[in-house]
Amino acid sequence: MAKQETIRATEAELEILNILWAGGPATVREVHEKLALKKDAGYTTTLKQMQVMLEKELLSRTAEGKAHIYAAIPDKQKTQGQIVQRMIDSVFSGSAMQLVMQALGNHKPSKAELAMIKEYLDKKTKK
Amino acid sequence: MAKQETIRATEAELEILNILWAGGPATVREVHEKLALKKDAGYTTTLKQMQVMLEKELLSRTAEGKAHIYAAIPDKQKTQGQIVQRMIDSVFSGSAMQLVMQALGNHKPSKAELAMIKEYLDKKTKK
DNA sequence: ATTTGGATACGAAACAAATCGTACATGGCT
DNA sequence: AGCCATGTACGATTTGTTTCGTATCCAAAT
Repeated sequence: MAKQETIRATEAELEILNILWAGGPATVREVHEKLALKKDAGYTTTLKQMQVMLEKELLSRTAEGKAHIYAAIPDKQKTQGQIVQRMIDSVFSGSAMQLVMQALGNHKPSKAELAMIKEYLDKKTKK
Repeated sequence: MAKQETIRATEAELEILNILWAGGPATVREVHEKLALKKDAGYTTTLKQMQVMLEKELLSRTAEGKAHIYAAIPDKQKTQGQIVQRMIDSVFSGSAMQLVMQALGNHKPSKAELAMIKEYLDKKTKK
């Protein structure tokens, strides 16, 4: 199995990755506009951020006229998995279950959601 | 209801909080020794860390002879909840279920763990 | 009284992340 | 050609975190 790169995205970088994961490749301006809905920073800040991410190989880009189009490189699932793992280690002393309990307890899941999890667990325990 | 302070513990701070949550109030030396099992840093580093945390009101302390005994101020459950919430917002676009699934899918929980979660869900759905 | 071991206090350096100002490039109008 | 709008490049600053060296304090043993 290929060696698993450890992705070290900061919170701000994660926000950008999320936008690209959700909407597909985009220009800096597009990303910046979506970002501006949640937080408030200058355009060049977002630009710089994305340039740094390019450097770190979190993003790739292609030229399109005078602008650049950026795309997320890391896989969404895999990245989320790593972050969850890191949180489990550092916040829950290695117990994934505690994290799950915390998330469930906090969030008051709907009946449908609970059913979904149960079904998932059933499948898993049967195997 | 009192306004909920947003606790902003860094990763290193969290490690210390975890030790204090697990073992109760302790001296710098005690904390440092437990910390040293996992990572490797000087004593004064841990000391300074804890002093900063005192400053930030993450820790309190009382004098005991010539040493100080430190205790965690923030509540464990609440803090964990906030961190999980932040992760749900920033990494999972607000979906707690996605986080749960990710954690379960990733971690291959043991039978005992699965049983425990199921029991928890049962209790929850019955109510 | 002096030494010594274990403790705290404090400041500064080494890093890292985020923000932004300013300069420069380029395509499209006029 | 010259101007303007919209881009990118890049350096510098600010802010926060982590690490650690050195000074100092104090109680107990000698």
